[in-house]
Amino acid sequence: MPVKKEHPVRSENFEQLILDIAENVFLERGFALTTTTEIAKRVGCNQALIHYYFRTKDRLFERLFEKKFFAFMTSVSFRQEDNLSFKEIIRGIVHNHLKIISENPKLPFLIISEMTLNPHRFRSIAENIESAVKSMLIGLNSELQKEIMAKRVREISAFDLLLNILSLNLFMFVSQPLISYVKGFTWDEYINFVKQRGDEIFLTVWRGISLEPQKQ
Amino acid sequence: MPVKKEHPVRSENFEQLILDIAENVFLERGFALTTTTEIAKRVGCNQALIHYYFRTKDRLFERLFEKKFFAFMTSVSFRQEDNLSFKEIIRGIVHNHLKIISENPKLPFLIISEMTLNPHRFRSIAENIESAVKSMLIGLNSELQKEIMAKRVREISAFDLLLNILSLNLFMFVSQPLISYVKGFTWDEYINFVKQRGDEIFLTVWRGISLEPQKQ
DNA sequence: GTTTTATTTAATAGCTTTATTAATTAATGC
DNA sequence: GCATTAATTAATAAAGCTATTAAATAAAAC
Repeated sequence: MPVKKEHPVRSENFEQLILDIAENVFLERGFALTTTTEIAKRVGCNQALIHYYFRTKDRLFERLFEKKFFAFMTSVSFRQEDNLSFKEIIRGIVHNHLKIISENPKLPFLIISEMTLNPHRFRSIAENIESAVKSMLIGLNSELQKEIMAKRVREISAFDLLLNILSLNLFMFVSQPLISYVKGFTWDEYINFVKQRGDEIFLTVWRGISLEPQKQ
Repeated sequence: MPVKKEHPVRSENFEQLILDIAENVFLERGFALTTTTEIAKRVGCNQALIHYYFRTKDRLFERLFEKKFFAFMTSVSFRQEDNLSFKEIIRGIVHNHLKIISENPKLPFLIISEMTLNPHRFRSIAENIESAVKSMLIGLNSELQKEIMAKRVREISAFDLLLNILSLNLFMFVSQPLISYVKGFTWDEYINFVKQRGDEIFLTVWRGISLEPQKQ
């Protein structure tokens, strides 16, 4: 076992250590710019050891990416349970999504990046996950249709509504370097800005569909 | 001169040919995955010739990127002239921006990608362009404040309003592979979908700020 | 304790990529 | 036409990357 010898490092712990560190590197630099040499360096072991455990860079990446992609695709969720109003359901979706992505702020870039640069890999993974997203859309749509019927919400497809939420939320993360630059934000200031912006996003999404008179 | 010999290829024409082709490759694959070998192959010349004209891959990229970055940053523009209503100003901004980016659908990904992976280069370019964006924001803000004063629009910062528009518009392009996959779109179907979505985006942006009663 | 198995490393083969160099071909000036 | 300059190519050095191999070390089994 490399690096620390205090506790008996079992194979699976070490494998996990590599996975954790590799995840960070991939999130920072994407697949193409990440090298097994860099991963090994950060783990503190020989580069060959990365290949001993995962054989290829591709297999290592796919182990991580599939999990990450699933997390990304299921980051939009809503609770129908507590007989919340539709407004509160939407508020919950927006803020919950923002919170989950805030814990993985670099994930949106990685997803978009790999999706664009390696559509083949992406497609083979997407198949497994499609249904989770579609069932979420069906749930959202059934709530939405009730509201539209009751004339409390304007005509809009569940897909468009979802796109509104995803666009407004995710853009905050993929454009972080630009916004931070323009505003001169440190990382912490940026995170804080995202939090504030959550209210603004909810307001935009909700007013964008609501037919009820808005208190200004 | 390589490839076609029909017309006398002067140095500058050829330089431009390389630039045009390199632009496509960079837009498709980003800086890291683009090779001068691939560019030369598409141009139809020897790989060394790319270096003869531009010395390094980096210099070639920067020549293109600066222009592209400027186009990206100034893609949001608005005409104050024709004494349009604020609603029409916003509609114009949304649709015009969407139109310009539609002509460069791969540009948002390249910008975000390079911004994230090479913040150093990005910063050195951003400095020259910041003022253009800020003056646009000032113009928008002066119109916006008038509306807020008149209670026709709710309190919102010009920056948040701009973010709303950019988020909703640009997400359509960076998430194209995902949306096309989920919806089973061909490229043409996708472009068509973006067009339709323009109305939805304007509606969301406008209702998101307007205090006037909305016809449902 | 010795054998067997698992883990780790050093070394390196085999690619790919950028960039340079020296030689070749084409264009231009006189 | 001949000399000079520009454009183009083939060849390759240098560097970095992945993946493999063979040898060394540690752990486990008995």
